[in-house]
Amino acid sequence: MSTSLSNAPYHHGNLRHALLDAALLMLQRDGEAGLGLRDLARAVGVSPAAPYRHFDSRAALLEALAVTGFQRFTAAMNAVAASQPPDLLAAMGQAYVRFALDNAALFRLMFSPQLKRDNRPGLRMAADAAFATLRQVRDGDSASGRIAALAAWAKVHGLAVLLLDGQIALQPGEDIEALIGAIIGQH
Amino acid sequence: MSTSLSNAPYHHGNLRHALLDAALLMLQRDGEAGLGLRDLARAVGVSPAAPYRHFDSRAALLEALAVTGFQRFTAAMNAVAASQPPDLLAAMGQAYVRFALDNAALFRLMFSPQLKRDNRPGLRMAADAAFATLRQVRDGDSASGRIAALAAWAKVHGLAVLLLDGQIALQPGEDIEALIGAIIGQH
DNA sequence: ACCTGAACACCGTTCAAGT
DNA sequence: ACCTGAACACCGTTCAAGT
Repeated sequence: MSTSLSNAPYHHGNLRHALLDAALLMLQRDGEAGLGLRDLARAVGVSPAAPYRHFDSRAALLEALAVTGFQRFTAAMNAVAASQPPDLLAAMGQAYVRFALDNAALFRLMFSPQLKRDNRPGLRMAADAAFATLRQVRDGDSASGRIAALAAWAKVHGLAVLLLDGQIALQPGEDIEALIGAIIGQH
Repeated sequence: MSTSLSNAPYHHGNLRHALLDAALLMLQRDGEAGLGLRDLARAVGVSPAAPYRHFDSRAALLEALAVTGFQRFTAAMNAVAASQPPDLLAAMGQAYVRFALDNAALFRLMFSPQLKRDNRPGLRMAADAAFATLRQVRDGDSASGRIAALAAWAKVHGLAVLLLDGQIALQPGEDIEALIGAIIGQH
């Protein structure tokens, strides 16, 4: 809310940060489609051309946002692993889904087809780093370990996406955390 | 390819169909973001305002496209169930993922956050119908049946989405159908 | 080095007017 | 009833010019 009032000169590299901060707010409020570069410039109090000193295009801005999303996601995953919970897999699954629900628009952007990972090595690296911790939980060396890890990943990711889309209906009085736990418990 | 050459008068309700057909082609070629209403009108050989006689907005056109996607998906699922395969759950899972991979852009549109199902009863109904068959496989009446059904659904849907996004890497020489089967087999 | 102002080539959408 | 032509209010992006 203070971003739109600031008229200080952005001459020390802070415009990039100010743009990313404001963009995250706009993303959470209006979704990816509602995140306009001109709106963003307006919100930060700068001319429509100014963002182009810091981002090549709107897509590049979105990519930077998605990369920070993966970094936060990585941190959340590592924090769970570091806390050494009794059931690591279940705890990471819970954290995975919770992150998606708590950061809906950002999570969707991280997996948006608009940002093709093929042409964006920075995004691919950030995504790979995020899933590295997840892979270690069950992976091991055996082939069956790999399949089990992929199956667990797919289940948790699918659960996150379906909940995000409102496809899974909660039963009256049902706790969402409990539902997540029950579904993850179904090995 | 013949669509752009037609200059016949669209005066008998065929413009709506022509628009949807051309839109599906554009969607598959350029993705949702590349599907412009003016481009579409150009491709069909009609003025920029003409589509508005048949669709309230670009979003309404996308919704109609998504609804046909769910209808095709429903048909594919019902076909599998009707063929009475030995392992119904595995067969439906295979068909689910195969549909996603064979109709990537359409599948993404069906689950696009751009189309909020809350405000679009037609889309919600089409989606519910599509998943009804899937639910019957494992659902039953018991609470554990519901959880098992949701877990299977989440796993298959997550697998489809992660494959679509290129997040799951195939090992050298690995067959994708076999991978799908192995992951679905992990109950 | 970083930002402004004005422009370019587009959009989606509306509306009078044509047939 | 269905479509056209022209317009409106926007976009993302570029580029000369300012400081």
